[in-house]
Formats: sequence, structure tokens, C-alpha cells
Amino acid sequence: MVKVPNGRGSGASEEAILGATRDLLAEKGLQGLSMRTLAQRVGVSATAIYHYFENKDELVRRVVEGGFQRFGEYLEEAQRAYPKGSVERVRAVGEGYLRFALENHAYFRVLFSLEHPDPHSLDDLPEGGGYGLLRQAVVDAMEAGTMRTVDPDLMVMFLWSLTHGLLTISMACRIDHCPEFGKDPVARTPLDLFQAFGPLVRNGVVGPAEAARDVKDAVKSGGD
Amino acid sequence: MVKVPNGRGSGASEEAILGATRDLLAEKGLQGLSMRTLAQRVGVSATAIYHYFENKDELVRRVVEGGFQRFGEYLEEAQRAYPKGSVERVRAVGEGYLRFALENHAYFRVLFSLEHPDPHSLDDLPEGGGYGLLRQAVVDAMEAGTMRTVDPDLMVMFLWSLTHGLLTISMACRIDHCPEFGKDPVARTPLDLFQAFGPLVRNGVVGPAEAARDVKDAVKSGGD
DNA sequence: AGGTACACTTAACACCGTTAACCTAACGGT
DNA sequence: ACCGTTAGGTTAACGGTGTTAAGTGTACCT
Repeated sequence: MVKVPNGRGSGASEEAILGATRDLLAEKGLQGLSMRTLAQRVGVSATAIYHYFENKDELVRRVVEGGFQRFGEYLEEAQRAYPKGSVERVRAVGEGYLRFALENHAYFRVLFSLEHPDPHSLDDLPEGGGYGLLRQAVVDAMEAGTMRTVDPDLMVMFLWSLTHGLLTISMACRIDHCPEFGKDPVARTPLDLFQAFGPLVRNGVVGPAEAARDVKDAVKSGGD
Repeated sequence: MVKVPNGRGSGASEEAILGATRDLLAEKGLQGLSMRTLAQRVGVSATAIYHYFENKDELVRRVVEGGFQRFGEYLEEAQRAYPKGSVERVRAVGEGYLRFALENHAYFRVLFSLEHPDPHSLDDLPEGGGYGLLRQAVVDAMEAGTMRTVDPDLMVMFLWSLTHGLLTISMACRIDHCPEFGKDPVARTPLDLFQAFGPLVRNGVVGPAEAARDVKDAVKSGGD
């Protein structure tokens, strides 16, 4: 058995426990995670876990923290393919958000569960996991003139709400067959829907027609 | 003790159990609901509940069903104040959605929990609770020309996602002090944010400026 | 009056998170 | 070389959970 420099070097390292927790969480969700089955999988007695973590809550909190970090890195990478200042980059962040969540949905379900004992996990999200990244992309786009200039945080909340809402609604239904909204084969998967949102997001729900009327008036009365 | 025609007429009617469940759910959430404490509150033995409901899941499912119905009626009333075909009516549905959820947040947390054993509860939402209502408002607005004409279901999903996302994000944080995004006192509560979304929703994130350019070209080249 | 179906009870099972007490082996210091 | 300390682990147990099985009474109908 491998010995770490100062440890007695047996059994279940902290990392092993975290890994097993991640797996179980992804397999069976929060409901299906029990200290005993977790311990069994790690190959250790249930109470041994309490030498590494204060209790179950702290354990899942640690996993969630790690999850958000991986999540952030995923988003980081997702946007890198698109040039700074482009709306495409902004869009890529949202799409990455969606894609990550769908690929790890049982896991994500835990990350964004409304049932957390301590809701603080989302409270500091604005700092870390994705918020800052999206905000930067938004600010860049505004400066580059590819996006309307408004309060960046408002814009971020708008885009984030839209994406997160689509995701949670999709997840609340059965993830695969759920979004058969409006039986047209126009939009099927959450990702399809996300892309279909594009024109609405860019041009608004009243569409160019309405905006056009205002602008047309402005033009007639001698605007640039 | 009141006797119902064909019942032995004592103790804990089905309705009493449902009511107590609703209360406990609103007070302590799904986690805080136990068959024993529920039974105690109703004034009956824990196992008596199993004569009315197959198990805990069915019990909360029934409560959730009722909740969605009340929810739908709430939305119905919320939109009634605004004229048919107006975007204001569409907006009112969203605002009602938000307001209902915020006023009954512990309860709503259960309604839209991602942890449901059977996610079917949301699966039939498109039929009942709110989806059809919003869809009708959208269709009316499109026919009245106050809203851009696209696939109605796409539009509904767009608006619903936006609202639901804002809600769930707000709820995941501490509900009261959470949305201090971008410390400007521009937008504070979820409802403030919702209203601040208005221009973005109507005119899009690239704003009138972008849309304007297209239209301006159209005007110069001889449009109406 | 007897039978039956209903409303409800207690006892119990198998889990759950968590605590307490105990064990053991490796390390550091003298 | 010994010895105390401590990290890492054990088993037993407590109180709580959802749920099942079996039993008890009591109101109704025939």
C-alpha cells in the first residue's frame, strides 16, 4: 500500500471518499447517498468517514465546491474558441452551461438543488463558478459594440436566468423526452431550444417590426 | 364530531391530512416532513395515513397537484386586469408567476424541486398549471400584433425559462438578501429584476441600435 | 344478531445519520 | 529502546426515518 509521507498510509484517503461521493451522487442523486453505502464502496466502516468530514452536509458541500470549480473550467474552455468581444463568446458560455449540466445531470441536480441545507453554496456563485466569466464576456461585448450597453449585472442575470431556467425546466421533466413542446419538430432537446432562442434574445420579443417603428420615426424626424 | 354520510366519521379525513402536509411543507420543507410528526399534528397514529395514501411520495404528489391548481388560478387572476392581446397581459402572467412563488417560497420549493422521485409532476405542466394560460396570452398578443410572430411554444418556453430561471436562482441564494448583483441599487428583489428585464426582453440584447441599423437601411432604400 | 368493512392501533423491520468507546499501529521525543 | 501521542479505524448503540403486518374495535347493513 502506498504510503504518503506523514500518513499511516492505509485505506480511505480524503480524496477517495470525495471521489466515491461524486460517483454515488451522479448515480443515485442526493437521496441515494448514504454514509453506509458510501463507506462500503470506499471499503471502510461508515463511521471512519467522520474522521475526514464533520458530517454528511460538509461532505456534499465539499463535493459541490469541487463541482463548481470544474464547472467554471468547463465554461472557460467553452468560450475560448470564440473571439473576445463577440456575442458568440457570450452565447458559447450559455451553451457550455447547458451542455455541462446535461452531461452530468444527476450531479448538476445536486449542485443546483433547492433543497440544500445551507443555500450559501449559490450565494458566492457570483464570485466564482461562471458568473464572473459570463460577466467578463458581456462587458467585452459591450465595449466592442456587439451588444447593447446596459448594466452588465442586469444583462448577466438576464442571460443566466434564461439559460438556467431552460435547464431546470428541462430537468424537472424527464430529461430525454420532455421538451416536446408544440409538437413541431422545430425544437426538441434543450440545446435545440437554446439555439432557437437566438433571434428572440438578440432582437427581442416584439421583434424588429416594433423596434423598427420607433426607429423609423426617429429617422423621419431627422436623426442621424 | 361531524359524520359524513357513509363514513364512520372520526379523526383524520383525507383533507385534514393534506392540509397538515401542506402546512408542514410550507414550514419546514420536504426535509422537515415526516410521517410521524405529520400524524401527530393530525392527531392520529403514523400508520393511519397509509389508509388514505399509498406512501409518502403519493401524499406529497397530491399536495403538489393541488398546489399547481391554486397556482394556475392565481395566474388566471393576475392577467385578468390587462386587456387581451396586450404584451402587458403576457408580462402580468410572468409577474404573477414570480409573485406567487415568492409569497409561498417554501411551498414552491417543493413544487419545483429537482429531487422529486417521479419527475412526472412537471411533465404534464404544459397542459395545466400556467403553460396553457401563458400560451394563450402569447397567441393573443401575436394576433393583435403587439408581439413578434414566431412559434408560440418557442416564445412560451423563452418567457417561461427566463422567469423560472430568475426565480430558481433567487431561491437558491438566500431569498432576501441575495440579489445584490452589481451593488448598484438598480435592481434588488427578484421582482425588481424582472421589471428591469423589460427592455431587454422587448428589444433584445443587441438592442434597438443594432436592429435600427437594419431597419434604417430598409427605410432609406424606400420602405414604407 | 351476525358479518363485514372500515378506521385505526401497536409492534416491528430495515434503514438512516451520528456519537461514544475502544482498538491498533506508526511516529516523535527522550 | 521505551513510551506517549495521534492518525485511522473498528463495533455497538441511540434516536429517527418510511413502511409493513397483524390486531382491535366500532359502526353499518342485512
